[in-house]
Amino acid sequence: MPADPTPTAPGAAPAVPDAAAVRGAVVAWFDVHARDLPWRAPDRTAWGVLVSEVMLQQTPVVRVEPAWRAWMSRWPRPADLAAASPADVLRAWDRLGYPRRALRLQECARAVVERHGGEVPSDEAELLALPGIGSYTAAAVRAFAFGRRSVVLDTNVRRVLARVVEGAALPAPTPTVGERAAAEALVPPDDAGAARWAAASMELGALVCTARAPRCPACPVRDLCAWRAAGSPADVHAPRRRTQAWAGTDRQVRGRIMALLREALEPAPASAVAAVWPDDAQRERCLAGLLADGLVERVAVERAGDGDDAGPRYRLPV
DNA sequence: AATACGGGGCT
DNA sequence: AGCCCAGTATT
Repeated sequence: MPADPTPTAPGAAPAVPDAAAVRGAVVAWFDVHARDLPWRAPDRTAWGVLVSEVMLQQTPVVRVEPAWRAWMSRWPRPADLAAASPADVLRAWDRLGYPRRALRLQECARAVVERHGGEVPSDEAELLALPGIGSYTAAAVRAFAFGRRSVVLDTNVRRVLARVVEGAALPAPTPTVGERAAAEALVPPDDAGAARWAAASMELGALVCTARAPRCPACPVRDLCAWRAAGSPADVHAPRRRTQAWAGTDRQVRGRIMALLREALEPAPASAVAAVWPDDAQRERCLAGLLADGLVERVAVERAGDGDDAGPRYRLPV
């Protein structure tokens, strides 16, 4: 006999078989298996948590960890980052990817200084209003930096819920209203419990309930999992759009130009930029995009006819 | 709802 | 070669 006889409204998200059992098992597992990450250390700051969350937007933990340590050592407080040169910020960001995040993180630091006296706010709406902070990061900072209740729904949690609750191999490409309601229903009512659940459910998705080869035998909720009960069926969603090949894309070209300018000691002449990509039209398009994004700066030409390198020069924004 | 946006490691 | 990674902003 089912443990939960509560009737489900038509169209509502499927009820969790036993929310308390799921939460208890996952949190207990987390108490034993949580990774020892620096942004979880007792001496972490709210700013450190925010920095880690921005770095972790689409960049794996293993690559973020050393970058985060160096970054926090150099710019421990929002005011420190706010006062830095964007060029230094972009160089420190190095190859974490999506360098616009670095620019936004600095804008965020400046906004924290100007709007909040240099202290990271704990209010969700105020967090959401900061540059580079979206719904996930706002919820994560609230939970992990301030221990407050929030619905943290990242790719890991979405996958765990898709499997345990819905019995699907993978979540839908974009979150649905019902999915958010199901996530909300699983979050404990109290601040401490909710924050613990957020960290634990994310960790389970990262270490056990992984996208590729889930380690179901090691899972604390293997006997409560709807997906496993159904025989671990394959993904039912339409095949993802064929991912754009990396070679030859604007993203690759932009990345090469940024790599060139990160390493350049002086503003680079157009000939140096041309050397990183042969297709003139594509290179110019990408350069224009980087200028528009504020990732690259054009330096005024001081004198004409200065040999082969006459013409505009480019550098990271000062 | 779709797209653009880095970069690297794994299968 | 394709997939995945603690997403966000813009169209």
